[in-house]
Amino acid sequence: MPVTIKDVAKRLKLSVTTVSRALDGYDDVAAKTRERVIRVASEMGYAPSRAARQLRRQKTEAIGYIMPTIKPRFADPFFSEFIAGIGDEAASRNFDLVVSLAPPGEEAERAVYQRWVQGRRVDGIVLSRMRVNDWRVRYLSDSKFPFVAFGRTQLPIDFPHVGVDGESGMRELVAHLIERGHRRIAFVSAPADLTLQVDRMSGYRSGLAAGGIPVDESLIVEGNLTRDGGHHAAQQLLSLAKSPTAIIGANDLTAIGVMRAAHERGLIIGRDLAVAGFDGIESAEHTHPPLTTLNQPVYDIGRQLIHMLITVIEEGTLAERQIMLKPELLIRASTGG
Amino acid sequence: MPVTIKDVAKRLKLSVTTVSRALDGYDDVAAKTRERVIRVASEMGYAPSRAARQLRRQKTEAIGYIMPTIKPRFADPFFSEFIAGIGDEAASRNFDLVVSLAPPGEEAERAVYQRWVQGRRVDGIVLSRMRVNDWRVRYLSDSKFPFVAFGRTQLPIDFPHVGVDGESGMRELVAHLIERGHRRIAFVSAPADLTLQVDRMSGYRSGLAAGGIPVDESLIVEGNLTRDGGHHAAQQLLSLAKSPTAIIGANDLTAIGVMRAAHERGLIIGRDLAVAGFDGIESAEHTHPPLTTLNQPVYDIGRQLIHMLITVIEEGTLAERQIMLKPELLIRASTGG
DNA sequence: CATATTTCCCAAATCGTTTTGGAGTATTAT
DNA sequence: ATAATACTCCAAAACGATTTGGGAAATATG
Repeated sequence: MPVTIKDVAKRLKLSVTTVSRALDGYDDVAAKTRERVIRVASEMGYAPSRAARQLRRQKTEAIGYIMPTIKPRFADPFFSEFIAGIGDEAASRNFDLVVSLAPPGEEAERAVYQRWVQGRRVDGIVLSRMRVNDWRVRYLSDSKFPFVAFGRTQLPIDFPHVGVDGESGMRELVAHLIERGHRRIAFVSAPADLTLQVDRMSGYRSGLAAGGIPVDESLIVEGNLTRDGGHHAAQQLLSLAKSPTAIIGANDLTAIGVMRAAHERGLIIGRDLAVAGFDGIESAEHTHPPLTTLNQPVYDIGRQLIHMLITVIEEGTLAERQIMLKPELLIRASTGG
Repeated sequence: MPVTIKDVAKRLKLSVTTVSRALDGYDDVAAKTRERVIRVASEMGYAPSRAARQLRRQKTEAIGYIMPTIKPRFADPFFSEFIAGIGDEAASRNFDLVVSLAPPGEEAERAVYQRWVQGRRVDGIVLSRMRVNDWRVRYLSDSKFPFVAFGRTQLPIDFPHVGVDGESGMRELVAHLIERGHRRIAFVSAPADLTLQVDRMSGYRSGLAAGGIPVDESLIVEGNLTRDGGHHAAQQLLSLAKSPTAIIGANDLTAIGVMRAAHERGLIIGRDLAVAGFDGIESAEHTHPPLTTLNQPVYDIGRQLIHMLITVIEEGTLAERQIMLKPELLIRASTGG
């Protein structure tokens, strides 16, 4: 049984009040007493009970993140980057990070959010992989629960978030490919309910338009942001009668799957086929050849989001509520660079 | 302000006791009453305060994991796999997963562990990346705090863990390379204080011995489990007068860095140089050429560990305390397969 | 009919903190 | 010397649940 504040008080022949106040740095306890308290408390290995403190203070000093992941596993390095970012920043502010996993859109997901919000499990929540019509935003906003998000929605709700301009990024990428001489540029998309899909797709389309190339719908096939999805889609694209000379993946994982399918057909990437992705995950540097991609600083965005969230939690308000970043086009050998 | 059990009781004109017991499924409340309670409680959106419940029950229904990661970021897909495993299993048992990050071995790390243990922040802790002389094991064991680990230590302390036999795995891998005709087989190691390093290194040595090949110490260079570490080490190895024909990385990330260095020198992997890793991360399937590796089922090990941990927490004891798995040698094109 | 046994409910104590509202002393000002 | 002003400290009341130990009413038993 761990040592409580009462044990410390008894040992010091002081009241728990004084011990508590000494430890919390109030100035109504004599310097000498405070010293004694601090020394003895640490000698006894005292640390306040989180539960008791939370109950009394009505806050948890914890922030929550629910990974929108499909069972039975996920493996997108995007998430490790992101968790590293939010985890580092949270830790440095002495907040705990509580994570759970739930399949997006289903009942289970709703249950976790509700448990955390109603049960006051965390002080705030971080959202990612936003959907165009995202019930999480409606729910948290209705509940007046502090939250921030990586990405936007199409709801008429104003909330703090950091976004990456997928549209302009894609436009730039398409321009790059056109400039390299490509005319048949395919796109392996993400699930249609994701905001990132809407943005990136529209960038793809407007990029083609800007280059005077009509959109060929047969060159757009749906993936699911995984390697296998990209692999699958590419097989389909590459067996087309008029197959594409360039394929863009909605994210890097997709692009890596595309590269694999191309390899299997004996195509030399960068020469026979251009491939590009979106995200800038580290392993995209190490594919063969290295993958052209649109880099987004996921780690830093994570930190930034936590910073914003803690401000909202502590101040109740936030100056700069919406931040829009431009992804950086990294041209590498996979597009013949 | 969220709805408390008192609000529910008042609305129902019942005592909080009865509401609490009805919700908790005690049989000393009339079926009809229970129904009413459940209905109204859910109508009002009541969920018990975690903090209050924790305080009273003296347990948190949360388990902790502290990623041993070097600032300012980490990117080993190993961790996403692992978190997915422990997260999924924890979620399915209705436990929360609390994560933090701390640089291994430093004061900050100790501080987090102490806060969690003394502050009764979590009911149990999962350890990974074990060190041969791991203070965490001593500390948790001394504190009689429930924990499980992925990997062993060399301390004379008995604790529940799942291990992967890195030694026999490496031996098998070395045998495979020797059989392919390699005689100059290099090893890019991990930091020396890690158990996995001791195991894998000793498998490397005994594998060579079994093949009648004397160990050439110049072919052993230290890495740090990252791509850059592998890249660096390989540059050194490949500029040796008598450079190796095969390089084994202590993990897949290292091996991927090695491949990159080889590419840069114009070597064709699988023909001019064999490369192999350890871990079986997903991106090892997608390198060019695909990477030979020793696969360990990280996701399943994570689930298994949580299962063990929750058993320890709830029953106080555990039948099968030590589990040793054999890694599976996946021979792919990077070793000329 | 009197007594035992269920059945169903509740008041109060408890978990370990923080916070509120003083209450004694000692010091300073008048 | 007295009043005013610090300094220090503390008892008791929260916070929101769960659990203990009954108690009253309804039902069963002899």
